[in-house]
Amino acid sequence: MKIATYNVNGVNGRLNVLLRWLKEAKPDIVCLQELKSPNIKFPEKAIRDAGYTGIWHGQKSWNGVAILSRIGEPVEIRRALPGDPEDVHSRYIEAEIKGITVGCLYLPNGNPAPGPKFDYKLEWFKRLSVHSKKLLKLKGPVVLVGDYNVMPTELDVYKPERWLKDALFRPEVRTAFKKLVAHGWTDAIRTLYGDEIIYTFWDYFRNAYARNAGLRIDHFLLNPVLAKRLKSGGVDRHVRGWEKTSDHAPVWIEVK
DNA sequence: ATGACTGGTGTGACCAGA
Repeated sequence: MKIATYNVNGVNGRLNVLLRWLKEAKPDIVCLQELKSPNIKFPEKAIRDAGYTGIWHGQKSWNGVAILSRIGEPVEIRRALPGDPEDVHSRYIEAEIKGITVGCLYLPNGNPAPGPKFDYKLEWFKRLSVHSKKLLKLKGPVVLVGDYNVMPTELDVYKPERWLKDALFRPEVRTAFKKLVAHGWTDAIRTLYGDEIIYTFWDYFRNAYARNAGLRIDHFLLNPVLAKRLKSGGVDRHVRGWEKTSDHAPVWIEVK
């Protein structure tokens, strides 16, 4: 079974890219982030015609997450991270598909840091951490996947020294990620690639893709049951080179 | 170090992204 995550950066603006990639990569389950679309404008028909059913938690202009499947309809479990009823950002959706619990997330960027946006990021991280402990109590396979907006280590950023004060790389968020993983998750891509450099994002600025000035910020965290079933994984980096493409590339894993 | 791109919104001397 192939599970993928893709920060599309506008599901309507990128629809052709998304459909082209779905057709080519044929993932069974897909988590999308940054829909930048209200629920009513989600391109349901085009995605259904491509062979996928789905659930989505949209929002006008910003954020927005979705879970798509071609192996059976996702059964929604929740569409917000618990812990803050005042939080109006659409950044989390969770479903069960064929016995697998899938949490799809879009963690806040947090810049500029320090400041209220960075505080919000750290708060969101705390809520994720609390919720993730509940997910780890489940007996079945669980994946917590999406755009974490964190480079976990220096290996995951092309020029670490330039990013030290950035909200994606500050010690607080790296620590938060490390602690989250330490609860019992497996960072699937890092586990598969060892010390190899593998990026999932390249800025639109400064010709970053051609220079391979990338970041690894899209992550798959697997619970122990699913980690044992991990076969392979990768980044469809060529998709980042397409016309009108997102600044992220799709990332995927294969599990038994 | 800075400024460079992009989608969405709606026509902004915009906002937000990472």
